[in-house]
Amino acid sequence: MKETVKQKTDDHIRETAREVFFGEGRFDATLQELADKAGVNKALLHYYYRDRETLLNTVYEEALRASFLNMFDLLGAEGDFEKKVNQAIGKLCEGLARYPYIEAFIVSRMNARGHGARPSPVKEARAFTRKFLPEVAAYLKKRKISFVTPEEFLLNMMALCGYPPSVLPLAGAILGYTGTEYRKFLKARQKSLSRIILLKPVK
Amino acid sequence: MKETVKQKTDDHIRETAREVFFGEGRFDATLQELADKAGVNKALLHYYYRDRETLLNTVYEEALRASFLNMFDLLGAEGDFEKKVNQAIGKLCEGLARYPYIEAFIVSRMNARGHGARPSPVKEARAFTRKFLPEVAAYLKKRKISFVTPEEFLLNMMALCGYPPSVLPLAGAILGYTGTEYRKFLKARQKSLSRIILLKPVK
DNA sequence: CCACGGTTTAACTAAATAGTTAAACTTTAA
DNA sequence: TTAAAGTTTAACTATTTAGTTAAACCGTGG
Repeated sequence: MKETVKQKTDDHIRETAREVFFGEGRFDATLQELADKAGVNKALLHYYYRDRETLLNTVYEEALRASFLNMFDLLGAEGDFEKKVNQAIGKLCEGLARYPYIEAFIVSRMNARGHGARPSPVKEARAFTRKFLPEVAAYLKKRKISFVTPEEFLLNMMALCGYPPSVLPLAGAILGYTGTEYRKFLKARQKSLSRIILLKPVK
Repeated sequence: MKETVKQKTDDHIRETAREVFFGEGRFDATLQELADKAGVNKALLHYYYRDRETLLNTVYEEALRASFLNMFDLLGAEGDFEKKVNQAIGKLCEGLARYPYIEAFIVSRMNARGHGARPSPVKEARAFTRKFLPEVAAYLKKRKISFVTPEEFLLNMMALCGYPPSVLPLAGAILGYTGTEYRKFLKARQKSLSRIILLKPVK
């Protein structure tokens, strides 16, 4: 089952789009910009994707898969709770190091005009939360922690992982880091993330 | 010093723009859409703001002030550390309840083409961190907490406050909340936020 | 009451980008 | 080797939105 030329080019186009949208946060990129970055001409973009909307929807769906459905699989699997969570944190951070703006892209699409035609992550998400949130509840109970709800736990986890990469230029400026320094800082931060998310005793 | 008609209309236009950009996350809103929502015609927008870029820059600068410089003032003031932080969390959440997408807007502008002409929050930010981060360090030392750096502390705070509102449609969908329910959930969450940010002992 | 600042109207131009087309060229695979 | 698939070129149209203009209109303070 060899990869066809068409598949390869298609991959390359989508990879470029991911890079621009999820990686650089250039949500206003034109097709021309995409074509240039891909090293092809815009006629080819139209050859592969009827129109801009189709291309955007395609990477939008990929974004949903890559960012959440993926995580749902990890957290929804069987196995030790803390271990699972740590794995998910790792995967999440890894993905976000590459594509810091992936979640912002999803949200911006959800807020863009004409949404409703596009898929929401609702169905898979509900199935996931129905399984996962009770596990969190059990974990919190065992740890005798009552000041956070399971929903908050999940949201805090998403926030602590997802926010920092997505505000790179802003947070970088505030902390006085260059882009590279900031990324390094985020990488180092992964160690402490787990403790905070899992509500480990301080000190 | 009565408010002139001009000032009033100007305020109203900017208020509308804030609502659309920071409140609804409609970053791709056209001038026509803004005019409609403001109940005026687009000629008037051009009468007040030479062009789209000028209007966007204006609200961009407002966004910087409203979201950060404001917070810097609170956290940069004298006074008990925990108290200050709690105040800042309150203010931050209050602002974000109204304008969930304000930070995303800032970042999207920073990533948009032609940035560089626009102001970054660098100067004020550096002055702030130079004062605030050592205070965090002192707090952590006093509490014998060594697994987070002051920079991480600040970033975690921003993340836990800033992320949840900014992903409303996504997180709402995942948790199965309507917009209104999600907002209520966020409001209730404020109680537990302080504990987590200040790294209070669990249980 | 009336002049001026503020606002609307509507028709217009300008610019940017999306999207199309056809022909020529190149690569791949049968 | 050759036909088909894939890609480029460049010129073109279509669409959307920005931005302009001039004339008419409205409301309020002097």
